[in-house]
Amino acid sequence: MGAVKTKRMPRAVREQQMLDAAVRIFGQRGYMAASMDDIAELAGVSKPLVYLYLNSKDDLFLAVIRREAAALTEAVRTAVRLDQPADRRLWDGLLAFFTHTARHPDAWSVLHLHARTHGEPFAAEVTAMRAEIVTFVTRLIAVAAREAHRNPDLADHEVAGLAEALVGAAESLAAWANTGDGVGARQAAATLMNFAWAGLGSLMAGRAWSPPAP
Amino acid sequence: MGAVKTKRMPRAVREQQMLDAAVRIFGQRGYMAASMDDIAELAGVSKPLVYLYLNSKDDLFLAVIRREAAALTEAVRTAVRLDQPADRRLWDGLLAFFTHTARHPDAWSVLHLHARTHGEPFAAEVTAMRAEIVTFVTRLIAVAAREAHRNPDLADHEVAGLAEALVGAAESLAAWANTGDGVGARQAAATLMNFAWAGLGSLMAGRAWSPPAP
Amino acid sequence: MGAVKTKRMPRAVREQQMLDAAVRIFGQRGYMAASMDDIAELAGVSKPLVYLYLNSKDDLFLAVIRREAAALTEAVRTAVRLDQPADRRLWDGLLAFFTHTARHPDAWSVLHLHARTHGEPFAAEVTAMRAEIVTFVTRLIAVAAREAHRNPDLADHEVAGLAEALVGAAESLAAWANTGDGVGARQAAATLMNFAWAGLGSLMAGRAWSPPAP
Amino acid sequence: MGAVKTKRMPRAVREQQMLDAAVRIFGQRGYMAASMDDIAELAGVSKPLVYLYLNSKDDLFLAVIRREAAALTEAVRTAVRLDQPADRRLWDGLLAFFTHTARHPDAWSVLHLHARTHGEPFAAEVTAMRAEIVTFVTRLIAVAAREAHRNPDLADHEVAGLAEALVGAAESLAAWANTGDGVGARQAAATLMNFAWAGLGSLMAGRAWSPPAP
DNA sequence: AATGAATGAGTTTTCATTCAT
DNA sequence: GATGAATGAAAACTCATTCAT
Repeated sequence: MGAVKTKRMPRAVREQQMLDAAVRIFGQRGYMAASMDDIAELAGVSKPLVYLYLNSKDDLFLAVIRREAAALTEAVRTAVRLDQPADRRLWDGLLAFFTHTARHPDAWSVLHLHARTHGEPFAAEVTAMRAEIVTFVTRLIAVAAREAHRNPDLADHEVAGLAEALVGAAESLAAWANTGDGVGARQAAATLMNFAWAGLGSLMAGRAWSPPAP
Repeated sequence: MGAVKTKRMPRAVREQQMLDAAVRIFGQRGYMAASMDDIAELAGVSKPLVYLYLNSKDDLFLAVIRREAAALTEAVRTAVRLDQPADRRLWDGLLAFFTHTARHPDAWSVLHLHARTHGEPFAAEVTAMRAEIVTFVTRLIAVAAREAHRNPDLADHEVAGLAEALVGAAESLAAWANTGDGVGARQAAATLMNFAWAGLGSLMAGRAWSPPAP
Repeated sequence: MGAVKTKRMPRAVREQQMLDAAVRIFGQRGYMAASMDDIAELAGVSKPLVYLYLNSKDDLFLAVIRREAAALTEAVRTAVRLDQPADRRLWDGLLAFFTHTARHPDAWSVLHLHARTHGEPFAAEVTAMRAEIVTFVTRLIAVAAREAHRNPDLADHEVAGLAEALVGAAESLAAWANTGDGVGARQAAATLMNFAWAGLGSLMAGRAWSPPAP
Repeated sequence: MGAVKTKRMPRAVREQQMLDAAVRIFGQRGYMAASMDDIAELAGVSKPLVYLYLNSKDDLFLAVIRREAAALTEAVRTAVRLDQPADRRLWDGLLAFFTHTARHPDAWSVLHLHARTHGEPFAAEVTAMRAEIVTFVTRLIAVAAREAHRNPDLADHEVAGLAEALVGAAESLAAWANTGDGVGARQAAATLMNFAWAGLGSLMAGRAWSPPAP
């Protein structure tokens, strides 16, 4: 299953092989349960080489997180075209997100589950990625609100709340979308688009639900 | 912080102390990184006693999951009073959920992060709890729809979709509600109530967003 | 399986129950693999009581060895009647030996396997029992030689050699006799009687095989 | 006494050192009482290396049994020269057996005591070795009977009985031969040769001892 | 560019044994 | 006469990490 054992590859290539192996092992077993032995074996190299190129288990984990976080944001970014209306941009982004996470489940495991589970140098990396996405979504919603309803005066924190909930739901639904029984990326994206639009509509209509006194 | 080292306690008491300690250690470090040594020390007992009462690390983890899952569902259940209108019941449930997770962050970590991350005997327990909550929310929403809009003919799967997204968002937001900078349980609950009400409104109005052709 | 849990037995009775349990556990698992927990449970008492009556694992093991060694030699001794001719006495002794070991396989395991396997306070006890039996057999053979062949001038060390080999073979054959497929005590005893008689015959006839020069 | 701590040996060499150490520790203490720590220390390496090369305590024990069983049968096999008469061959085999067991008492302990005491994967290995030796002896005796007495019509099962008892006695006498007080391999072998010859003689003469009615 | 050899420190788990009642 | 509560010490096994080549 591991990369074919080819000798004397240039460093850059070997490093990617190691990261590939690490994504799989970390994603499937988690940080603690993953062993450097297994990663080296799956990568088709000896353990000292892994250490030579990637220094330590922590550094390797961090490298994996960074590579996969970049890949995910990149996938979303390139899916969104500026010349499209805001709702279409949000749709394209969501679809790209669910498609990417479905195609790279181990990477998504690492980012969503294991990196956050494992304390500080790592969680921060994912938090940054998440913040980037939340900001992106927040802006899209604001723009969409203006385009669709010609009503620009939504309170920032209300939009932010919607974005936060939307992203949170998306994260939760990524797993659900992958269950294999016909859910899939498109359906997950459609579900979320409807919620986004519904949330937006009620926000603009002032139909908010008001909590009872404490 | 560890329990005061008191000698010769009855078994039932000691067991709870051990579970308390285990929740903290498991919640903060995860299953793999948690060591039985640390749990025993925090509980103020020797390791053999932990094994005598709780058998193994796996059994201990399971006991923790069960106790905390029961506590969480219990907290939600007792917060909801049957003599209230459905929207109030949903609000009370959400508030109880966010309050409980905020008050027991380690327990929430165990349930939401670590138990699901750690494979089969454990994940199933949480899945069961989640299913119970999703069912509960689904019913509430259906009732609320009838009460508020006198329109009983919403498709079941649409309501279920709303409930699923709502619970998913709630799970993600539990962490966000705890960030300490003024978010809090009430605000998280309010955000989600609006989400729910908006979704309900657009669902009933048939204002769904339709995805572009693939 | 263990003794029925009856309360407040006189000490002597309880002690025998403990020894009974210990024989089974030691015999089936060996000294090291046997746990005081298991013995106490099988005996139907609490562990502290075992310690109160028998002091320590070592002492318990020793007590078992002594009781069972005594039982075995006693069985052989009472089977042999002084008013019989020597060959009959040897036969009766062998038969008693094989019958007893077949009826008490755990006890025989303890004596033959585990006690010898486990170093000094224990091995000595069995060595003593064995010496007693070898002496007994040696005398019988000498007497039998005189009776049967009227030739008293056999070298002591030759008779001793025969006895040693005979007892050794008996020990080896005790296991073989218990294989269940029709071997049984009588057949083992018969096989050995023949060897004893054959050895005796050749000894007396001077038909010894002489080894080549080293 | 432990192997001198030399660094960076090729794997094959280290493995033999580990097996050497294991033979000593297992032989003197038995399987359960032997600790991997002690074996590693005696071998002059760290415990992880023992596990790296030999996997587990069970595997190590099995490797020891196999190596020593092979060594013992090999010693007997090479001692026996086909151009010799059968009685000489039997003598040479017995002598080799007692010499080898005397020279490698720990190995003999492992094979005779501990391996058989310790249940199934292990006992089978020794049973196989024993069967090989019994067959070998059976054949030798049959040939010897023909050569020495020109009487080929001995019942197979009688010869087999003689062989069985002979090997059983040999096993028991291996310990006795090592007591140091002048017994030694030659004397043990001589005793058994006489036994064999006597048995053979009485077998051929039909001088069996007949047991009394039950 | 790459690896076979090696280990310190830690993990879960078990056990004989005692104390207080 | 009897036990529930408790532990020190050690066992098997694993792992991230380095050294010498």
